[in-house]
Amino acid sequence: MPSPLVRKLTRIIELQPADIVALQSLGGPVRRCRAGEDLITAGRQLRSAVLVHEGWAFRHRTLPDGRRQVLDFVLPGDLCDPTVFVTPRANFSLQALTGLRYARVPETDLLELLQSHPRIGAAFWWSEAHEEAITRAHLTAVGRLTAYERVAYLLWELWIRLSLVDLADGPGFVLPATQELIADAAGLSTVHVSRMLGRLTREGLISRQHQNWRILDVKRLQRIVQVTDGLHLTPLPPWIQRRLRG
Amino acid sequence: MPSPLVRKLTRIIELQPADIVALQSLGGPVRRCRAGEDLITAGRQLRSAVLVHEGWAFRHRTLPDGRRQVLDFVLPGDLCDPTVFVTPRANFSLQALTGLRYARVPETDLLELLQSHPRIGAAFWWSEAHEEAITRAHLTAVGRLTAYERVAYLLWELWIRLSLVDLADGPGFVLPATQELIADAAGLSTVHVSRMLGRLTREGLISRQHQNWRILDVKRLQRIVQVTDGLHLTPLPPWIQRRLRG
DNA sequence: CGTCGCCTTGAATCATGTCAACTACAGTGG
DNA sequence: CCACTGTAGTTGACATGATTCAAGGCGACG
Repeated sequence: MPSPLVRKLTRIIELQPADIVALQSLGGPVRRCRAGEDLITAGRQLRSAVLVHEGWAFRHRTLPDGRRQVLDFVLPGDLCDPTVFVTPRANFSLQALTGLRYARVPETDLLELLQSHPRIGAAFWWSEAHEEAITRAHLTAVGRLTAYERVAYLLWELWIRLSLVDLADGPGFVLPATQELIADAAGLSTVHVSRMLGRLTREGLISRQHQNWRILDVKRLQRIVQVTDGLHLTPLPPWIQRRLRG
Repeated sequence: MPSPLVRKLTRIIELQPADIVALQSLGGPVRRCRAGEDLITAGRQLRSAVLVHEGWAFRHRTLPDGRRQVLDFVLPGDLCDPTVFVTPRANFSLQALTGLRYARVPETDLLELLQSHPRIGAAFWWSEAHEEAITRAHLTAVGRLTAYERVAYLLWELWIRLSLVDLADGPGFVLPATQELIADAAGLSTVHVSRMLGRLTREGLISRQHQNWRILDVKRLQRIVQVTDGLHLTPLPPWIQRRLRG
């Protein structure tokens, strides 16, 4: 059974068996941690990336006075962050949102992998680009959408991203985040998030009970969100794949 | 006289003469364009990166209904964007803010450079990481700072970034952006940006006449901004440099 | 001298935040 | 089994920060 990372990368580039082996063994022993634990701490030296096998984490920046911005959610198959080996100090924190199964990838291993497996290197470039696209969409949402639209955006983003790694069940998905976390991602207060979720529910766009959420009206939600481009996966252009094969 | 790109990269990695030659000739003929021209258009196919030699540009995402978010400013020495060769369609637009001297770098050239000059490859990874750090700081500012703080943040960011490529004159710098653009970067209305700039000026934090701006009180401004980490350049760790030399 | 783009300022309005009370529910220990 | 406790979510009343609208200033330029 392929790991979520392999599942994600095979969607965008044709990996050889050797590549898959290298990816499966990436990061050595599986570790576990509980919800709430910090995996990376802002300002601290950083010598390994974190590869999430199972569970959710999130990156955030917290200001000296306590205000917190959730930068993005780290889902199974995500590597946080492939650029470790060039950034000596973390400028964000990574915290487990649920219990986690994960692995630590030492910077040397990562660098070696990039050099010895060009297809994986390309896939990681791609992956970086994808994350940047997500962050830019997020920034646009936070900067230019209303509260109502922003909350809709976040649900949309998470639903799409979960779908990409087969973790959504059609229109339904499990969302382990509290409204406080959603608020910190959207740049809103928790109270207002509650109101906006109520409105989205009342208007028949979503439904939710406990952590089980469902998109009821994809078209209408997409129209509200507006910022929908750049989140989907597109395979690497064939000419690059050909060149990397040689 | 080294190009801004070479100047930036030599700060973080020790380049060999061959690397510098390769960088200097990157992107072929110098082109020019006028302020306001689009260099990259969202949704369109993308086959070359843009290397800015002189002048300012900015990336933005514009919503169907016209609302616009400025994602970041592209300064001399910036390459937008090194991940072209993995993203078939642009999910942002790039527009010239001033008249520009620039070059287009075809995706094949870029890929070749990355493969044949490992030091430059590493420097580009570094550069990507730096840009991501800037974007994350920007997101934090837009999501969690007040209007007053956000405007201060933007000035801070631009001043720091200009200093990194020797384009700031101590505490002074040239800022060719209109307040409308600053507003679209900060996620505010132009009117409110005007008010906040007035306040920053009145309180003795900055001064400005025409496009000449000056930071009058660095310490106090930094305290207001709060989001100040991750913008500075830190050289690549020596062990990587050593490994790349071999 | 007039026009245009950009900036500034005031007043009214609106969106979002804050505070506080209350509900629902899960966990815990009696 | 039932009170207690704590966390998460909801709702209303109110406060406030930011937007909008509208008027006017100011410099660049024809």
